[in-house]
Amino acid sequence: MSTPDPATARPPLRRDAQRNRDRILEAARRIFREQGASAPVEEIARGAEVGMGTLYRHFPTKDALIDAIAVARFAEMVEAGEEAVTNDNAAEGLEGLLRVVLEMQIIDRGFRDALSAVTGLKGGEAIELRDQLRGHMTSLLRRAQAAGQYRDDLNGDDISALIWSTGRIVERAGDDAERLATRFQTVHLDGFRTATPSTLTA
Amino acid sequence: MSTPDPATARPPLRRDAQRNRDRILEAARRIFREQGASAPVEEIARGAEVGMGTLYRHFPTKDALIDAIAVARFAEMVEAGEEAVTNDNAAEGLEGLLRVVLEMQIIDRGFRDALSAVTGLKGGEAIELRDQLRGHMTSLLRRAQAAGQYRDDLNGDDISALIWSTGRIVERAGDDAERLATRFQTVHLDGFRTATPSTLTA
DNA sequence: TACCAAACGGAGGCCTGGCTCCGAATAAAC
DNA sequence: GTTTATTCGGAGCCAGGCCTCCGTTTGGTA
Repeated sequence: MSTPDPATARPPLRRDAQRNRDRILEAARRIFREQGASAPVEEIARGAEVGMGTLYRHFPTKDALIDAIAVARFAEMVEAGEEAVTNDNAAEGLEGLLRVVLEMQIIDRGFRDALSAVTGLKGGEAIELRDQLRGHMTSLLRRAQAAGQYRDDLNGDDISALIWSTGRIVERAGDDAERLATRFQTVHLDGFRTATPSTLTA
Repeated sequence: MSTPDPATARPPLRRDAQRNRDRILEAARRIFREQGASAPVEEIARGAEVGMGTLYRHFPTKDALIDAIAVARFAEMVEAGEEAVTNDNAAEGLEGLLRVVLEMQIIDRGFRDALSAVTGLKGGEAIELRDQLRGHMTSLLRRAQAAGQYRDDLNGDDISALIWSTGRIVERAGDDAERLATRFQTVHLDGFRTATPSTLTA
């Protein structure tokens, strides 16, 4: 995997090309973090002190650039997920992991957007990692249910819904997103714990 | 209020103008319901079989048109709110009301967008109605807390957050929005009921 | 019927944002 | 130092969407 496949291997980049590629990634990281995935591409080119043509030669499309940036963040989350599953207390592990993801959604608008993107990024590396993360969460959920910590009628979709909605809360909150989103997530997780689900369920 | 104020009173619309105004409103209702507030104005003009100029003479801005449509829906919701507050069981009243609002968010994309609009519609009539609705909900919440049905650390913002996030769930769900959003709302409301809030709250 | 204020309609202005094209500049090989 | 393939850069193209301008049409009235 890290061994260059001679069929795919490309000649090393020219020095200026490599330098520009790095500057583009650096600028994209910063600008997507601050402004989200809707930041204009031109802003990134300017931030990298590079022309549009240069940017588009390195990344053929805006989505490709977003994906390239998102991968690093998603990899961090997967790592956190791998650690979380080692927790003997499954509910604790899951809730800690959800907190890490929430924290990142607050810090990094680009991550929030990438995490929430239903469409786009199709077939990207980031999607694969996101699914791995989901896998870890689902496995924790199942264990928590088996241990009687969470009600039985929950599944992976309920976790996804929680993450998604928490992201939207952050989006709306501006300042004290931290407080509001944490509060929201906590209340919802209390709903997960309810021993006897509400009879109002349709 | 219904008596025409001579200072504000306008001469009655010419017959063609009145007809076109009605057609615009009708088309806008349909198209906003189906496509949401982001539907292009041109689509509405076409649907009403009217030129852009005509549309903009009747409604000076897209937001004004959205507001005009939203008012009717919001009024319905306020009415539902007035009925809900008569319920002796406050929690039941609130949850029924939330269900009505959710139902409307599923049926009408335009309503969902208007309800969720943080900015825009500034000073519009719709905003006033939305705040009335919030008032009813807050009063129900307080009563439910006094009756020991809901935990004490909740306030109107928690209701707003729930409505907002439910809307976002609907947005993402496509088909079976009904099922997913209902489920989500139910779980969250179970969190409202929790007697002893989670110790994981930061 | 003849007049004219009111209303009509849609082409076009303007802006934003993704993406492309191609002459100029330059790193690397000889 | 010359050559050449690679890379650079940014003006400009295109699409979508809000809104305006103004020549044309029409409803109401004398």
